[in-house]
Amino acid sequence: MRDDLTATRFEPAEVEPRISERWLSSGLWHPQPEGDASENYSIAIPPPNVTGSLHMGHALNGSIQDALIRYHRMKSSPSARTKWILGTDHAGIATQAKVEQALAEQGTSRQAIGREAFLERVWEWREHYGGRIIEQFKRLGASCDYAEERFTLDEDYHRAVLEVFVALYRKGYIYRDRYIVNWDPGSRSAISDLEVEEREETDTLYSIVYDLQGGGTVTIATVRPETMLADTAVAVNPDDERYRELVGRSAILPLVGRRLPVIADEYVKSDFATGQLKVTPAHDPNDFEIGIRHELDQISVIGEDGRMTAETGERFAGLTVMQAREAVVQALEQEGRIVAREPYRHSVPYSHRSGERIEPLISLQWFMRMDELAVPAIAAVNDRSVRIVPENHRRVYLEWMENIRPWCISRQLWWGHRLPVYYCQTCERVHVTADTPEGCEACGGELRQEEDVLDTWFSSALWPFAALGWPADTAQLKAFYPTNVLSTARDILFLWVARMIMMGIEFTGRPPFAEVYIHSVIQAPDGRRMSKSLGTGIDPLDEIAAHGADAVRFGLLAMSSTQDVRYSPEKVRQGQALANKLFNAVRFVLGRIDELGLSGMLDGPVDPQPRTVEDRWILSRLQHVKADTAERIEQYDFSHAAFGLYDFVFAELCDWYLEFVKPRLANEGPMDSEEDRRALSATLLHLLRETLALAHPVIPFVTEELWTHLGGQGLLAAERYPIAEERLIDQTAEAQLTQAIDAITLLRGWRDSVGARPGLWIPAHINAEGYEPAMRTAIARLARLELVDDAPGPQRTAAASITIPDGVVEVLSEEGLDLDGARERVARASRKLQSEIDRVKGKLTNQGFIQKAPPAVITAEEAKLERLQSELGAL
RNA sequence: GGGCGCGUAGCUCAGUGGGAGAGCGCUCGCCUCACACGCGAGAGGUCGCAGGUUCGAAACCCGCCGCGCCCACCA
Repeated sequence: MRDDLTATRFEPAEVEPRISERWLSSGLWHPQPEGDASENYSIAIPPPNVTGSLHMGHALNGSIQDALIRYHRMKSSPSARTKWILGTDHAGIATQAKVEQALAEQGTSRQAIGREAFLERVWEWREHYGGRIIEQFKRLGASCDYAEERFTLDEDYHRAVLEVFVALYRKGYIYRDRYIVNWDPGSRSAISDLEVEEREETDTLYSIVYDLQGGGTVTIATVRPETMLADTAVAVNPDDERYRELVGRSAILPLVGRRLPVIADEYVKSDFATGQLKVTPAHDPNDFEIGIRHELDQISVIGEDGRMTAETGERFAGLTVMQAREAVVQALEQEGRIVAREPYRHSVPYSHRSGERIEPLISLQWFMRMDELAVPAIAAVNDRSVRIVPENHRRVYLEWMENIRPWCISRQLWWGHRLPVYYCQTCERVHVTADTPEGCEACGGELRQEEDVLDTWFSSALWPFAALGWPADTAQLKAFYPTNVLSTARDILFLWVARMIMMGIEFTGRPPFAEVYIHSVIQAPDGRRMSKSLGTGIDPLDEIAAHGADAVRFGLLAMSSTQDVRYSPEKVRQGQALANKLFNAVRFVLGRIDELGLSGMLDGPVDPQPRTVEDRWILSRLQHVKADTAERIEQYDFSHAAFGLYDFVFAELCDWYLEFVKPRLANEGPMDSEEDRRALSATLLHLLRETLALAHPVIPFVTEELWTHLGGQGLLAAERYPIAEERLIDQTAEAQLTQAIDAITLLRGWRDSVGARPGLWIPAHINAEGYEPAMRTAIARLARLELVDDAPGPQRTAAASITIPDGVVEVLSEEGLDLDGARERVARASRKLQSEIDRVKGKLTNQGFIQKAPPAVITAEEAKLERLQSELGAL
């Protein structure tokens, strides 16, 4: 036996780096851009944040995508190319925040060092830490095209972003506007609606009395008293008879003294509080809309730093919003204007980026109208040219797309794609162009570029084609665009997936992928969200170190489903056990082939040569698992694909088949000619090679390693393996083996019940003509029976008899057996049989059943009754 | 407020019209010449509750209870 197969366990830590090295140096992951996309297979990875490190979501999606990529690479025709498009995302806010934090620790800030120096620092930072997550993907075994790594801020990519911006601007989709936006005081930038997270909170709802000019009062309710300083109206519902005569009059804003018109607007709910509403257009999205309808002034009192502005006077200026709230309440109280306060539960917007509370502010920003782009993107999903799997996400997508709103695309950051917009300092003309202009076209005046950068998702939306070199008409684009599938979690369905579909159709005329697979979100084992801050995170790299990459990949695929799932360490251990089992099965078979002096067979191809029923059976079972695995992978049912492999290897291959053939391998059976041994060795080698190839997409490392031991010349990963072929099922063999397995299991159970020591060979006669002689021998051996050829005659009676399917085993000696122990077992078995018989009888005497059930079902029940009764009789 | 989904063995989950399953855990027995990260044999479930459809329901329909997620501008 080879030296490296003397260990009894598969050692991932020793094997994985070696195999990784072979894969990476093979060039296999880096296909030449040949052929066209209809024959080739490609996946664009969701580009991880350049600052990030591998978390469970990456590990799961990496396992999924790699299983798909490896599966298709192996099953495709020799001329087809398979490519997993790789890259990282510059992740504007996240990356900038990290570098700003580093600067703060050094006692400086981006403002202090300036834009240019700051960007240099970010690039340095990226050089230093940016490659980490890519290295982590390698450890997972992900067969990405590492030779073509992209970055969403690369020069080429930047060019694509500019072209898209300019084109959309010229179409009139992109425009600049003063509008109320979600202002994130944490990152000092506007953010999009999708980056806002609502949290339920309990605040105080204050009721505040405003005087009316000419006498009388109104009472408004608010959870944000500080914003009253920016009130520019009081509103009531036009149908509210109570207040009809108030409309057109004026209220006096307390503390400020401003005159506020009382207006009528449908937005106001008469049944909420008093039905009188303060209107603050500059600090509330709804009030903003009311303000537009009634041409109200927009007075801002909160600045971009989240503090009260100078206009609020020395009493409030500079206070944080929360401080201002207290101060305003106190001031109002002194005037006796607060007439009620009650706890109030409502949702409060927070920034998904910085975690800080959103301040709705009026701000000059760039927006993108989405409704025109949405039309073909809706159609693509409706007509299934983009298929969303599982289907129930279709509606979610469609509903969002049908109600799509303008997207605020500008960010007040420095790290990102700076808008290709140039303002003339002389004539105020605005130039939008992908090529940096020299001066103003109209007046030759000096130009200043827009300070803002684009939302990171704007550039990510171009990923599948920009990563392949668009707008240039590259060979990569021809070969790999559109991609086949996009695999992702559902949290970025709108943020990213929907926008990719829109941009892909707009700029390439085709959706960027044919299918979208939405995978599970993995939660902590206790059901909470996996997060570092909660301390619930599990690091996939720790898991890989402890159990091996194959185990983690198997485990993640096994636990994945169409819902969220809890992380299940047991499934990872199952994967580890599978790798180990394969390792030992190969070790065992190679050892025997070696002992038989047949090691030479490893050097060439082998065809299976079934000689016995069990040979035909295992080859038939292999057909099942091959077809099932292919079907499951193609349907994104990774869990069943993984478990199917596990069950085949453990139960069918190892527990049964290898146990069946052991005597033949040990030269003990009747099949002991040279030719028989060669045939069996060929069958075993074929079986193992097929099994390795089949399991490779799920557990690539161990299968690649063992492939070499089994004589594989090149890489298993490079093998063309037509997985999905027609099923060649041997029903006769399957029926015979099912019967034999049932018989052995029954006999072992009986042994256990009579307290037979495992080492005891019990003399017995198998009285079952339906079984082939060789099969009777095998049954006897696996049940530890010493076969006695002559049946017990009249002069010799059996000590016990055990019913097996289609026969009886007669035990000829009670030595070492406690036959009383079998009684309870028999009693239990007959109770069970009797209750089943009763149930089937009940069915068959039910007139409704007889008259309405399909005849086939009735026949089956009748046959079952007969079988049960004969089994009971035999007991 | 709207939508989606879940509730099956102690745990994590599969099963979606005709015999309740897997892994782990548990019990008993085995270092049986590949594997003790192993092998053999077992125990364990009113399939959330209540109704309905059906000859037949864990599965299909209605309601309820519990849990999760997404979307949504009512101070």
